[in-house]
Amino acid sequence: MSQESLPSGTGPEPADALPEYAERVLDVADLIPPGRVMTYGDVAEWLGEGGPRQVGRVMALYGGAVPWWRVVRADGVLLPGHELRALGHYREEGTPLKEAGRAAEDHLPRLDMRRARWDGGGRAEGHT
DNA sequence: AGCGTGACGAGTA
DNA sequence: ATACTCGCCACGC
Repeated sequence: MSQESLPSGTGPEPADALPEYAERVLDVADLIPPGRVMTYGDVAEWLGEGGPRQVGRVMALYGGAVPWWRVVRADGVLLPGHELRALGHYREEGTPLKEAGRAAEDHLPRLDMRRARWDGGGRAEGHT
């Protein structure tokens, strides 16, 4: 413990350690209660850093470690490639969904962001 | 060093 | 309602 003149070790950083920002994002995602969702933009704003795209990237890379289906797009569209998987979770948690219109192509419902959106517990959530 | 990328978001046509 | 554009910022190469 005397020679800390490491060639490249500016600090303890195991290869399995996630980027700090990513770790924060995952932490927030894990805070979202069942039956509610948070948008990428909201997570970013809640963190006070990064943007919706950064949150999305983190979820794409490490989302498997958290309830990824609770982090959604602002428009309420189900995650492409995982629609049915996410839909199963929403129905299981009772997340407010909005039935699709007459468009036969999109028979899949979308999230009712008006009711499903969670503010992160920072303030009183929208009552009735 | 810099550049391109993206599970986005809001605005415009 | 859809299609397209621009801006956003962390991260890998």
